[in-house]
Amino acid sequence: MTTASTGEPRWLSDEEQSVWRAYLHATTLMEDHLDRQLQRDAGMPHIYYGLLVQLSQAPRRQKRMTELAKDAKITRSRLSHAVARLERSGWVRREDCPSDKRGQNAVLTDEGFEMLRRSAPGHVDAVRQAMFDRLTPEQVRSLGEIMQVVAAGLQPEGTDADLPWLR
Amino acid sequence: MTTASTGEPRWLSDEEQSVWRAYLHATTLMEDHLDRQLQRDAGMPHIYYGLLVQLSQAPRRQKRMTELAKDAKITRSRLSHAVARLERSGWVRREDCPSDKRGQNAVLTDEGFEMLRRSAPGHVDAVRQAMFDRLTPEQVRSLGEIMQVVAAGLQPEGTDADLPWLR
DNA sequence: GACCTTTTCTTGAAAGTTGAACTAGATAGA
DNA sequence: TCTATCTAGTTCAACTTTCAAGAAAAGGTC
Repeated sequence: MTTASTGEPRWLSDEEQSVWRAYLHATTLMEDHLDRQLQRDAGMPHIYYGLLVQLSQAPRRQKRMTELAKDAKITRSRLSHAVARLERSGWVRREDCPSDKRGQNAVLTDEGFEMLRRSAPGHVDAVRQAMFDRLTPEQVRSLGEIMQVVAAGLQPEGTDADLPWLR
Repeated sequence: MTTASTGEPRWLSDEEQSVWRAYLHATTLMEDHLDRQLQRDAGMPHIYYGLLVQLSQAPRRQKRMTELAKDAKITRSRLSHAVARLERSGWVRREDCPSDKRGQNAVLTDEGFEMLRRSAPGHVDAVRQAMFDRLTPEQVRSLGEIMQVVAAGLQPEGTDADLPWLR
């Protein structure tokens, strides 16, 4: 169905199927968990929160739109809408980029930073409770390795390197 | 911020932060990957595909709406919309439940089953390529255990057992 | 400079999701 | 039976995401 596979499809083994189901199950519940927690405590979905975190860690608490989109792994279009919303909420401000007149910088406002400071403990708590408090140090290390491998494999990386990093 | 935490927030260690970033990164890319693959090859998002798979494995290729929602970990509302869409596409049909006049059964149509049969190999391929072909058997086993633990921890389970499984 | 291509970001419409409100049928107690 | 409550599923409005254009500036190349 994809490329160049002529023979029998290589179905998943019983164990693989079970792991795959567990993966889907866990990641779905986790995403719901975080979305609900942040919607409740910060009034925004998880992905928006992630954008603010990115900004808070950037040099002058600001980033070019494209760079932010790239780091957050979302399309520019989606980011445009998201920043518009965050701007309406007062957490982010747009500024023209001095060096490139096409460019925009998304800047975390003081209110945004303050909101982040307030909600960070609760968020860390939720993450801990859902994941790190339940895993052995051994498992945490292993999970890290596995996720690195998977992420690397899915990265648009390498050969067609000049693609816009996503589709 | 959540309940009953009086002291200092327990921030994540450097390793935990790095694992958490890798987790978010990998799961985001994976979801995008599958959504794109299935949108292309089956004309629907990953979650809709999952609904059809559930139906295909159910006794008479049908399930009560609530049960389907529960198994797929989505709200009834979302399922209503999803089934309406799948009905329009011809993959699913609704039938009144004989034993409970409030109830509806979502039934996988022959066309739906056929579509599933056609797109399954490509989907398995995508999953393999993204995950199983990159991990050692050791890692696969470990991932399974970890995801089990995380999922179990997030399950609405236990104490408030009569909650509608989600919020 | 004139021309073409690329990059940056936005927009608008369609599709999907959410949470609350709502209808109809089931259930249980007096 | 009458009433209150619960459950199944849908619907609406607000919001988010996607996809396909599109406007504006930047970067070649001649």
